[in-house]
Amino acid sequence: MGKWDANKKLKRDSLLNTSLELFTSQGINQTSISDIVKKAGVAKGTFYLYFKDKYDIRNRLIARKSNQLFSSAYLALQKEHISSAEDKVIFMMKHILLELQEDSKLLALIYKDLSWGLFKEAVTNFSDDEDNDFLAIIETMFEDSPVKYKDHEVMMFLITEMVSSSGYSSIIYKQPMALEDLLPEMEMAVRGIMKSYEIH
Amino acid sequence: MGKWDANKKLKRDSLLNTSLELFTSQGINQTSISDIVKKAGVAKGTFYLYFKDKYDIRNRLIARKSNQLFSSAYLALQKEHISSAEDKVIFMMKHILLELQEDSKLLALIYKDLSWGLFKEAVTNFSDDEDNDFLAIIETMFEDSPVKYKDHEVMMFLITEMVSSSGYSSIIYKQPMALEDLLPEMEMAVRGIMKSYEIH
Amino acid sequence: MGKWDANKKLKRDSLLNTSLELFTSQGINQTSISDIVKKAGVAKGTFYLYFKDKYDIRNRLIARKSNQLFSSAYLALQKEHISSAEDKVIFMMKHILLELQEDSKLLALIYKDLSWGLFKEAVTNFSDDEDNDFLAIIETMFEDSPVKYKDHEVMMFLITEMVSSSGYSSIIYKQPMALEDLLPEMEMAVRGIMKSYEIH
Amino acid sequence: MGKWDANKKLKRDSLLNTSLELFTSQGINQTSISDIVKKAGVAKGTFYLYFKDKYDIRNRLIARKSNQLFSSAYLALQKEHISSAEDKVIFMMKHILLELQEDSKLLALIYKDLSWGLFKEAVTNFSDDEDNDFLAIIETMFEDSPVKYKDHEVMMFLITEMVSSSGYSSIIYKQPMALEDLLPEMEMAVRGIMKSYEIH
DNA sequence: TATGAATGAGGGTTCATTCAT
DNA sequence: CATGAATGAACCCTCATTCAT
Repeated sequence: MGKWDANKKLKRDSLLNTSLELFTSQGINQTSISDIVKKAGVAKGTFYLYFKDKYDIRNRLIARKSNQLFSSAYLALQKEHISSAEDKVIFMMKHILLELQEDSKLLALIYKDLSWGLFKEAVTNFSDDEDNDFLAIIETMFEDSPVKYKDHEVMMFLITEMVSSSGYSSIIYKQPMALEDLLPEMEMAVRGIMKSYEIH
Repeated sequence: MGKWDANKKLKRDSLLNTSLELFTSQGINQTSISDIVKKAGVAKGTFYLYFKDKYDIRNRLIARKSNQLFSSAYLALQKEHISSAEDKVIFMMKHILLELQEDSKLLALIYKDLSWGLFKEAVTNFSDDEDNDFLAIIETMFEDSPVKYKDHEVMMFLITEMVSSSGYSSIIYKQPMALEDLLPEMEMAVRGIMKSYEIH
Repeated sequence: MGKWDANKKLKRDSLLNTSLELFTSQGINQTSISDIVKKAGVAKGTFYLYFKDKYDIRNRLIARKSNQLFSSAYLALQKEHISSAEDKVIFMMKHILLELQEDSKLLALIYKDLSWGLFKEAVTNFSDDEDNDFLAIIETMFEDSPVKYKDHEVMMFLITEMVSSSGYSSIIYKQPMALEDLLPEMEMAVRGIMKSYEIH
Repeated sequence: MGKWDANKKLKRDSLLNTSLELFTSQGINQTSISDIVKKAGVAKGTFYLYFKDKYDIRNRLIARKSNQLFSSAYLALQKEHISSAEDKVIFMMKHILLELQEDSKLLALIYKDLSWGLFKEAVTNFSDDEDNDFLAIIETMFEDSPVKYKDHEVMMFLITEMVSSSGYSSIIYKQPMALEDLLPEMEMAVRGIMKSYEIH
């Protein structure tokens, strides 16, 4: 990569980082492209050389950040000695939620307007090759498990929706209760779901 | 009721109905107040006599429609002869989801930007007295059940989040599958959750 | 005056007093007719039964208040034993300025957009018969004076313009200095003007 | 200067000139930003690239025009052979008033809402370096004078207030008389003031 | 590739005025 | 006389997008 290309990537990265900062601190709707380029120190026209609009940038940020969250949780998981898939899922759920609690502004960004469809598309299309692919991670986890689950993809979808949706409510609005109080409840519910999916 | 009061209600209702139509057909962000009043056939200033801004109108629509959905499901439930709380929850879940599938634009409106907090606030503050109070409905259901559940409020919160969130994904994006295929899966998950909350 | 007429006058006075309050507290441009009628407790349409617009009300307030200022100063003057016209003018100037300093919001109202022409017109057209006519007061003062002045009307005009204009600047903006420091300077200037108008 | 910089100055100047024209012909309150940009032939957004609002433009116009008036009077003064400060002040007063009489719309603009404070601020902050600094001009005049005056700054303030205020009334409303008749009176008053400030 | 001045449609909001009641 | 709901023109201002440099 020549100096020239490095410079190119510099501007692009600056726009990405600045956008994350602004989106999380003041919301995406309250952030104009003017704000972004001013803070990033590039010209307005330059923005359009790299991104279509601010929602394009948001999608890329979602992919990047989501993967980071999963990777971080997976790394932590490997340091533990947890064998059952059920416990692994619980562990990762807690790890991710606690991390999001520390960075609730990020949660607001990646959850707002986020859907399973957009999410998968984002991860598929926008993730840079350097990041881990968390879809594969999940797959491996179930392959290694002695207990088998029917439709484990759908099961994980349902669990993900429940956890993310109620976690969002809990962290952002403290509704119906704070995260620390909701976590045991979520754990019980997740185990309930997984139990009902077990193949005997 | 004088000629004026009747006229007042007419204009207000016209604005509400028009807003619902526009919000569901083109999205709330793409709907301007100009659009609303033009279609409603009233002057721009009239809008501000009745509503603070378009989000005020949206909140009132969410409350009204949510209550209607629950009421409709509850009415249908009473015509059936279902005794267990578990089956009742499953029945209402299916009823509401199938209704939303028929009116997916409405789903998009009442789900977008909707949180448990906003939802409860909306139902509490904006619901007109003529509508049924569905929070009371749920409460009664558990009181009548022979099987008891611990923390049934939290349990219902988790179920609601899972069902609405994954139902939204399924209906709007057909992700990860169409609703008819997802329903049995959701049923299994819901039963799993409720089983884990049973008090023996 | 019947009860009915009394009621009429009540609404009119309420509008006048409320306007004065709002004009002085938040400025005439920042005061809408809505504000006035809401605070006055009358209907919007009622405003137009008594006044053309808010500038109409302002003109009437200017006339009323200006006359009150002069009358008050004249009453105080009569309690002193001042013989020379020069000293009388100085006395009244100080009295009025000190009163305005206490009520600088009023000063802002009656000075802004105030011109000699509007002022005379206001006093002539809008002053209620119950108030004193200060133009006559001035006239009498010069008739009683042993020292005579040529063109004393113009002289008074020039003095009034200088005193009001620089007094306004001093009271409102403390420019070029506070009123207490400016008063001796103004006195010197006024005496200088009057000296040059003396008839020997 | 590149093609762009030239264009920039062109647009800015066009806005300034157009504003002056509209402000003087129909008043600043009756002039909307829409009016200005339409007449100037630029887009609405362009206005906000150069000015904060129309009052920002007015302040700049006041500073520019005030300086021009003083400079013009000073240039004319230098062609005469007037030695005494008193005569110099009288000469400049007349010169400026006569010029304003020719351009009474300009007078209306720079006098309305004008205060000594705003005036000094405007001259200090908004005057372009190319214009003369008339505050220095006045200072020099008194330094060169053999007759000395105490507090000549305050004296000039009082004279300025009197002259501008009564000149405005005379030119705009012909009240209490036309300028040509008022000028000798003002001269007498000014000489009276200055006499009373002389140091013997 | 990079710039940033210029655009102008469109946004939300206010408010003096009217007129049916 | 009195009301106040309704009006709709007019306001200011933002901002995504373009394009000559």
